Amino acid sequence: MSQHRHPGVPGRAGAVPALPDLPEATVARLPEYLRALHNLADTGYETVSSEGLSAAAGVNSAKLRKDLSHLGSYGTRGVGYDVALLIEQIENVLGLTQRRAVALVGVGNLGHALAGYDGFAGRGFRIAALLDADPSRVGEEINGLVVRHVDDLPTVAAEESLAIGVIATPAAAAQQVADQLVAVGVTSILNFAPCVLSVPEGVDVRKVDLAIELQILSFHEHRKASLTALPATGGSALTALPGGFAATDTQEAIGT
Amino acid sequence: MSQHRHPGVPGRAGAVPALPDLPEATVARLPEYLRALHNLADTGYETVSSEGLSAAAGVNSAKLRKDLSHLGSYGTRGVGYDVALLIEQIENVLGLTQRRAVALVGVGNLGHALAGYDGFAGRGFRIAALLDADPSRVGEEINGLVVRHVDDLPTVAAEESLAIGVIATPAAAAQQVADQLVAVGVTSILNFAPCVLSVPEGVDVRKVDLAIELQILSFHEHRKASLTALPATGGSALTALPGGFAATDTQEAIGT
DNA sequence: AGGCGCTTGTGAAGACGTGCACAAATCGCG
DNA sequence: CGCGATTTGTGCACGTCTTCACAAGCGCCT
Repeated sequence: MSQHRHPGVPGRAGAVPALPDLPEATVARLPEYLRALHNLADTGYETVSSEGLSAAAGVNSAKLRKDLSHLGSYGTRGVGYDVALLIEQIENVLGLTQRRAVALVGVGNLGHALAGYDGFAGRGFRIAALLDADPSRVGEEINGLVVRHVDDLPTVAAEESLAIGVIATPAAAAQQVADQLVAVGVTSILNFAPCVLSVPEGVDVRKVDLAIELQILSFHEHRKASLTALPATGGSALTALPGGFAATDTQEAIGT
Repeated sequence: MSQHRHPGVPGRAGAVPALPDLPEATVARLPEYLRALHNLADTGYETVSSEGLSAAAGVNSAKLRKDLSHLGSYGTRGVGYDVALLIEQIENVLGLTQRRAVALVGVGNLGHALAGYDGFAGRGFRIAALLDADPSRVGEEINGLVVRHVDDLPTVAAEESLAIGVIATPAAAAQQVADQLVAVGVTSILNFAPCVLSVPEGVDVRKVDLAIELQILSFHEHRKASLTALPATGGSALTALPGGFAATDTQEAIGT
């Protein structure tokens, strides 16, 4: 992500559609806000305060206000934010106005699950193609889509403009698939394979790894166990539970 | 995580097994190092330099050294790190020496895939139970395990000590399941449902959300498109590709 | 034994993210 | 019309994370 921005870049800045250059941490939270906003809209809310929205999204209210302030001033002091307007603005910034075509490579265990996931269509994405390297899987129909061979990628890419590639193959195949995706012009990859991908500059890769998440949890579990096993030396680590439950954030995410 | 550490806490410090109190960012990267180390070990490496390991894990070498220095000094200057020793130390810190029991709730599309995922057994975890609220799913056998009703959780927890709960239910059911998990003593939850969970203090929640990852990628895609549509005003955003490919990190995230 | 090249471990500086606390702005009511 | 209640937007301070650059340490070769 070597994206610099010169403080006072001259030229006709302002003619451009804003291009807000948001902090990465903010970008990572916007989808969460968006989901909370959709929930609120479905429940009939027309406006919402930063306090209310932040609670629904599980973050600090000051953080939420600062995040939203980066998109511009879409709130009204003393009132709150217009739900519909804010949804529109966030979708705008995230580029969800156009339905992006996703190519899913690897229709094994996980691939099947992803192909059946309705979160794709629900939020601005459309599975454009299912691909696999295993000839015995080619031709299979999943959720109305026929699995094609991964070597057909160029053909698929020619048929429609692929925006995002999802890799759900075994680790051994992932790098080769990534290369093929990059070769047909894909510049964003979501990698479910447990391995590091090498891609040229300008291509974004995000990784989702179940084992890593479990191991991080394991660490905290381990630490909690060590603490309770200890006599109460010093600070009250595990203080009495407060009356109400509080939404935790447990740092980002994924994220990284 | 409200974990303080008094600089010079007296008492019999040192009797305790170190309890390193690692930075969260470091913890999130350790599993990646661990995987890279296992790969190296399988390939016959006995030692590895920070440069080599960092390349395999897709991070900066200085970052890797600082991360490892938090665990103690397990490297040899002029030589590198002993692969086997480092694996042992990291597994130690992450608490992977004991095989932790995982309860998986929700055996729908995604739950099936997770139940069949071999990354569990591979790295210190064991699926102890499959649970679902749908009576028509109860009794089904997946991968050698029989699906039980989620209300049997207390019984399951009594049979063996559950360390981690994985929620793969629809969003509407997730909070209730989380409450049930917490009620039987689970203090670490991995949530695949697209919603925010409220849990008492002391319970860790990590979230994995496909739609969020896609939307983050969408943002970058959107931004790249805006940039290339622009004339070359100012900085060379998309510079010429360098000769070789470089491993990107794109933060974690999982977190990220 | 001594010197040389390589690699770790870390101090320091800077970038980034977070949260408090408050001024500015808006609405509703008397 | 003015006032108070409410809520946004943000300046500031603080903590965390990253990166550079280099001293300290280790092994090998002569």
